[in-house]
Amino acid sequence: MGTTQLESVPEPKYWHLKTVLSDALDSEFAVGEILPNERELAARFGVARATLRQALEQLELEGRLQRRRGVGTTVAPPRMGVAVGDSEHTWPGTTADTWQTVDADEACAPAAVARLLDIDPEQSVHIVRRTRKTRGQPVAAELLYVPAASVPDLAAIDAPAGPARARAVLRELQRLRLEGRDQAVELGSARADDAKQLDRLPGSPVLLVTTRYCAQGRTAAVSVATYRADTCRLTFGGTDMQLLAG
Amino acid sequence: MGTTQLESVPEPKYWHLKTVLSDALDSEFAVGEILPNERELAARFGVARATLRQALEQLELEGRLQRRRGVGTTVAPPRMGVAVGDSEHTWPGTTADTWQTVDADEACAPAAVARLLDIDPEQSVHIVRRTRKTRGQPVAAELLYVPAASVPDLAAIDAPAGPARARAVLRELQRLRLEGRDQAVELGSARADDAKQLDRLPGSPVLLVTTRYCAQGRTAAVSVATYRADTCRLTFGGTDMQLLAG
DNA sequence: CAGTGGTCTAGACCACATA
DNA sequence: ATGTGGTCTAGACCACTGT
Repeated sequence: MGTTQLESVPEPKYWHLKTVLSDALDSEFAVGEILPNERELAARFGVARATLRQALEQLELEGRLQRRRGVGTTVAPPRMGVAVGDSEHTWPGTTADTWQTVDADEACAPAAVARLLDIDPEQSVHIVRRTRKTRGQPVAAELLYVPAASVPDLAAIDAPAGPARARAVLRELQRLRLEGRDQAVELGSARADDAKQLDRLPGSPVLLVTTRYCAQGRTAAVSVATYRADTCRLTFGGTDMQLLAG
Repeated sequence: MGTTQLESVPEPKYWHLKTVLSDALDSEFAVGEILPNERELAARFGVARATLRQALEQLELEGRLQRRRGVGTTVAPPRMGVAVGDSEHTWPGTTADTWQTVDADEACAPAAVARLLDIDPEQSVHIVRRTRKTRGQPVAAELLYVPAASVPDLAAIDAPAGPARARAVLRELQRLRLEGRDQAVELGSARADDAKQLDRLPGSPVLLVTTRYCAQGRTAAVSVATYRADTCRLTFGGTDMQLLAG
């Protein structure tokens, strides 16, 4: 008897669930609206809560949902376009409108950063912390690594570690002529301290943007910026960003 | 009695597990080496398999591990640097070294793409499929959307839908003078068909790169490329990419 | 075939936010 | 105090890959 292949490729439940929920979000929910809680949704779809959660996690990863412990699950607004690759030739600190300097101190750079800076991993560098906000929401936390050699005129202790020191480092850095810049984007998970600044749980998916600033034929500074992957779409270059930056 | 705060912030098990495993990967394992299976690892650390899996998932997200069903979990090599934002002024198809044209047909573009192209969502466009390989490994799957208006000299059916048609569309596109380009990067999850091309499971985290090509004051084409987030670090611009592209 | 990772269940308890 | 999402368990079965 010719058995026709039924369900030869059974789709996982959570995958099917995800598409069902996704369609429902498009048609039946408004941005900001809160969904029924997980236990009720699981019951309504006849699956275990863990399975339902697997679907919700995917939708959150795609920026469709926002979940907050103790509060609930809400429909997320479309991702914000965040300019990252514009103004090819500016030092950090030049465009202060979106970035906010937090503080600075001196410590060793991580091995990967030391390699980019081409310095001894044991050597301590200036580390400037900054935060980026867009429309009131924190979107990125940045660590800017500046070797002492890049800011020779900075009196070592002319300001105590803190905001004043941070501004001094940025000011000195801007006296160099910027010769070029390159960037890389990769997926990461938020470290505990970054997570706190971004108002997310540790381990949340983030986009890591590594920027290398070149001057005097050397790498003068390296920045590692941690962007919330759920709420941000990083935009690069171009003359006219209106459409993508919406 | 002054109770000193012990464990006032109990770290989740999977988080602690992740750091332990991460350190072990650095010190005790070589790239490509296979780890003990999940059941044994869970037993060894005294946790449920689900908890162990949560730690492994994070490490895979960060590109430290590679897991394949039926095979096992192996230590992943460092991420590949994949140039995405170089050659600011080239049409797709010009640099054929890494991209491989698959085929083409005609269909409606997704709503988001139609908006970028500034065309009626019902209008059908050319869709060219391409694949990108680096060091033998598939790293990206691309859909290139080209409205008929951008390639007016293309005889509609001068080639049947397929590779020949794809090459014809690219050839015609390159006759236009490219005036600019902008790009955006965001996190997504692999659609079923992309997942197959990328040799991953559906839903795997991917980096979506949306490129808008401008010519004659209009958006002449839009490309949506799906990059494997686990194996790729996307690199942008700059004069000298050696260090970051390693 | 045996062994692997992937999916799913039905429960339990915890941390957090809010009223 | 209540209700939310986050963590964790101990099992089960499935899909896939190799031999």
